[in-house]
Amino acid sequence: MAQADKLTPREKDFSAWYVDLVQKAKLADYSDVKGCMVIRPNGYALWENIQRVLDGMFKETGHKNAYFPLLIPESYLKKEAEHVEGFNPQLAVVTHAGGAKLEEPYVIRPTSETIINRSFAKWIQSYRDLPLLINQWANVMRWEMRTRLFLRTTEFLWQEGHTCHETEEDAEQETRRMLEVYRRFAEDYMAMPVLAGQKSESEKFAGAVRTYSIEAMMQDKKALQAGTSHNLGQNFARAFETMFQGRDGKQHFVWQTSWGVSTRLIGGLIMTHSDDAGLVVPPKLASRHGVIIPIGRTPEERGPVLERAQALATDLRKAGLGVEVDDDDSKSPGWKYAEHELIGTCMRIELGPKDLAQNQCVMVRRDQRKKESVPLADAVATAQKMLDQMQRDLFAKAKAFRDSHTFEVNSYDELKQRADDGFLLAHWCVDPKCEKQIKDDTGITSRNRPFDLEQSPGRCIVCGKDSPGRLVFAKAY
RNA sequence: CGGGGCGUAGCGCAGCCUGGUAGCGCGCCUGCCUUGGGCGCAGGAAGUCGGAGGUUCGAAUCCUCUCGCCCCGACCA
Repeated sequence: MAQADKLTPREKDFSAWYVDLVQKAKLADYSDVKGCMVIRPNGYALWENIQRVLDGMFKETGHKNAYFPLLIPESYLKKEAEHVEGFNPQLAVVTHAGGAKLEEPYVIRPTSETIINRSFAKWIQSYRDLPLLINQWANVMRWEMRTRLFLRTTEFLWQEGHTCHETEEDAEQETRRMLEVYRRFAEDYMAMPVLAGQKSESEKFAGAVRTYSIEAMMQDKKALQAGTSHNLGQNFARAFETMFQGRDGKQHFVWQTSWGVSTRLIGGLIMTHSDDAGLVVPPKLASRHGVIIPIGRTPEERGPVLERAQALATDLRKAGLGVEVDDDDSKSPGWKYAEHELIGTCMRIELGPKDLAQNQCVMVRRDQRKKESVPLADAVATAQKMLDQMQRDLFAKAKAFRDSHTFEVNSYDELKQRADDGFLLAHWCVDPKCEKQIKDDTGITSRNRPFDLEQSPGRCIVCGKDSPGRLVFAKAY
């Protein structure tokens, strides 16, 4: 039975490992609805922590939460040409309600630019109403051919920020500001290093002028788009006549942005840090920081051990850590070790009669799994130190992995050869045709043009024409 | 939509070819015993065999239709 609960090793089959982990760590289940998943308490707790932190960041940047309808009149979507073209194949449409065919079908929102603009157009009259900074936490639906738990499901949870500005510059600044919030969140909380940069024309959001993204590398060297931020220009403003009277007394269209991250982040979290024993969660996003596993053969041994364990748990909780005592005596300590490694408890504390005799306990960090004896008097301080260090180590490890799998490639042959090696930095002439050819030939796509990459002109890797700089190319989720 | 796979107890599967009392492992419940890396023993509960139709004395098994899900491709956060 020990074998039965083990995950498929990453080396053997990364995607089987991922599916095993998601289900066995009780993060999510398949549901009876095609393409839709059930997010279980363990998985939802991660989402709640992500929400809590991000929501705080949005409040700090002055955004306010609101909620708009799930159903959008079909005609709204059609108002912005590129937008409807981009989303049409992915729409679920409600045609009947109340026992009758609807006059006009509703689409289930794939994103909310259109219906939100309907409101914005009513709310905004003057430049004094700007900037308008709104965020919505919601579910959206995009019909997918192929689904993958957390990474791509037909229904998913996300936040979508929508803002209106007086000038083009303000909108651009907002787009970049929120991308930076995402970058900070990914790196500081998820311990997931990302490349922030600009998407190519063909990879940008349907209806945007410019799209920026943060891109992370998973342990299988594939890229995950972890967040996007769009400068919408006046595209939606024109379609919905979202206008304001400017300082010059004339009517102007507002300049807009939108930006979002989704439950996909949970998939990124898993594929960045977890191992063959199970889930690894960065302490800053964990609810379950520690578990104390009491050990004892007889009631005489167990009594004092349990008492000490409870006292220790109380101390750790006072220090702000999520800590439980696993006192279920129908399970052996070994079983509990394996179980807590599987579900991603950040650290475990073993406490038995031998430890009590020496006034110590044994602490084990989830990411390293090395036993360390710690005097009980230092337990709280040591636990905090270990968790801090774990947070830093996870980021450093992920960054080292990404950096050692990032390469400059200078010929098309080299790019083809290295297609599975990770992030490839290559010159590209900005012609979508060359980008398309790379995709058709190798299956890899352009991720973004990283801001932090020092750029110098060169020659397009496909056609040899002038290139303004390098893009990151990679196989992507 | 093309190719492949699978629907039998909560989960994982066997049984189907060659029709005849629906099984195994894990989990679950009860009791005992154990506890420093997924303990052991005994007893127990639990199944419209995805659905519909057909063949047959008799169908999980054979035939027809159908529904669903998963994997691989085209599309995508």
